[in-house]
Amino acid sequence: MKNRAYHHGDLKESLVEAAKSMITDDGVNNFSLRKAALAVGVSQAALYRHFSGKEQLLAALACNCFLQVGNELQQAYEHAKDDPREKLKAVGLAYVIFASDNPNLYRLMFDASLSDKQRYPELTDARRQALKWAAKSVTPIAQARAHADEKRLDNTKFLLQSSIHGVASFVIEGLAPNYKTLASMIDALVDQTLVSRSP
Amino acid sequence: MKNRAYHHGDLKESLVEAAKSMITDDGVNNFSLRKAALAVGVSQAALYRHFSGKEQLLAALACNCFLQVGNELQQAYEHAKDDPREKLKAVGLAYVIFASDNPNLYRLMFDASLSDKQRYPELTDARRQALKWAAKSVTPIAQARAHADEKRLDNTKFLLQSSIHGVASFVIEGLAPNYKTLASMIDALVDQTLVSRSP
DNA sequence: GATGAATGTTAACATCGTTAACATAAAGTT
DNA sequence: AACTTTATGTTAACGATGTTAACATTCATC
Repeated sequence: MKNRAYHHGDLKESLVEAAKSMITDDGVNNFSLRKAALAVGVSQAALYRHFSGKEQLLAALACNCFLQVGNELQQAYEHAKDDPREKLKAVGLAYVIFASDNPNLYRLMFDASLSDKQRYPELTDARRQALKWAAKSVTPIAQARAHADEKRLDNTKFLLQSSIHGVASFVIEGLAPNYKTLASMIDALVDQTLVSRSP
Repeated sequence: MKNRAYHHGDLKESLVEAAKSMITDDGVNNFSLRKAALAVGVSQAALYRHFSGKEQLLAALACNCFLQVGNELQQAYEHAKDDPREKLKAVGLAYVIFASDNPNLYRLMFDASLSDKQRYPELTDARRQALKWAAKSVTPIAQARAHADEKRLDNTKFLLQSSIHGVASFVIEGLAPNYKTLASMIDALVDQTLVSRSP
């Protein structure tokens, strides 16, 4: 049996989880490496054996969050009825619900708390994996409009996805009007704004 | 003539401008009060005569930025052809151009740690003033869909505005596909996504 | 068991936001 | 003009933070 008094055993993941909990509660601005180390029961300098610095720890946390979001979007996608508009509604709702439930994590993931995203390719990759489901849910709607124009398809998919992202962003900033439920808001977004009828 | 060796004369505004320049270049994470004080040629503690702390200085800067954005949106609105869709395209483009030209300021303005309404009511006000033009440009399009349903009008306006916001956010995060110009992207957004045809 | 790599600790450093105590300029009062 | 008050700026310090260097302990491998 290992002596866990000195060697922690799973410090890297523990630090990420501690940071996740702390940032969920208090935001990234009130997060500090020292508090995280204290929470995990380790000295201030221990984390430098696993991360090159604060930014890389935050990047790892963002990866973790994108993994979570990816799973939630996937579940929403797969559990929705087999109808393009229903899929889009389900995924969009899951997206906004995550933001609404975890605004501080959402900001970490998309805001530039980690300035040089180019320096963290695994972060870019995790994001792409997560947004894959958003892309999937948006594709049939976009295809209906792009008419086999490959370039235009990409553009339309981008516009649909960023619309959902913007709604989530405004919701957590308190800029949304009072909807009865987030679901009714997403329904309206999809039915009245994103899914245009044929001209 | 005033002795400007001791009394600066316009320290408050100078600090905001210095912060604006520094954050524009290096982002809010690399900004420090001490560097700002140095840049303005004043001691570290001088700014506490004008701001209660760092947050309030950043809030004042965000106000300044919202003022700028408001002016740019207004100009775009007023210079556009007198057609709802053209107005919307012009304002949306101005919105995205500002974000694209000043990503670090854009993030500061919409970062929730500063949008704490209770603590900075003047910031909420500045934002509303700025977004007034976005709301204005969006209203006719939304009206065409809401059919005099007041509640639905607010909702539609919100969805249209947040779509533009989301596009701007994704653009500065490098998530947009390659458009020839931002203008062509906004044109596509408005023509293909936001302005739905009659069913 | 010896040895090197991995992992953790302690102590220090520079920077930062903030405050207290003090200094000077400007404005108001007589 | 002299005095007082208010506004504004300085110096010096405090505690917190990210980071690094030097040292200690455990693990893995021969």
